[in-house]
Amino acid sequence: MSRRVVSPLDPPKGTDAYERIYDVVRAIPEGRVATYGQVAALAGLKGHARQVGYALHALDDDDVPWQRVVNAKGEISARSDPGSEPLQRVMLEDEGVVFDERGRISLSRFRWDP
DNA sequence: GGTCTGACTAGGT
DNA sequence: AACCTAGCCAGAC
Repeated sequence: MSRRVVSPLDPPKGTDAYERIYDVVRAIPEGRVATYGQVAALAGLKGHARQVGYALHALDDDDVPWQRVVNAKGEISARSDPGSEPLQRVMLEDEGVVFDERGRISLSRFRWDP
């Protein structure tokens, strides 16, 4: 698994937690989204939603559809690198995900229900 | 070890 | 529905 190393959000290289997170994200179908908390729970890391965010931040792997992970409000979370926010939106729209006028996704319509 | 930070969340106002 | 707060946890220094 390739990663980009970005302090202070470096992945814990000695654990497999991030690999489990990536596995879950890879399972999200095209055109659907999941929340950080949902991914954490499915990865066996219930309550570690922030870890999911860090894992995705550290990610540098085209295999992982990171754009399908959004926050509990159905919006794209702000991050240290603001450039990827509009990119995420475009990628999701290309998959058929619809944003409302406030830039939010209807989780009742697009949330992945595994 | 204490402190600070961050792609988070749930609950109260 | 928007805003605020406390709780959360692993890493870096």
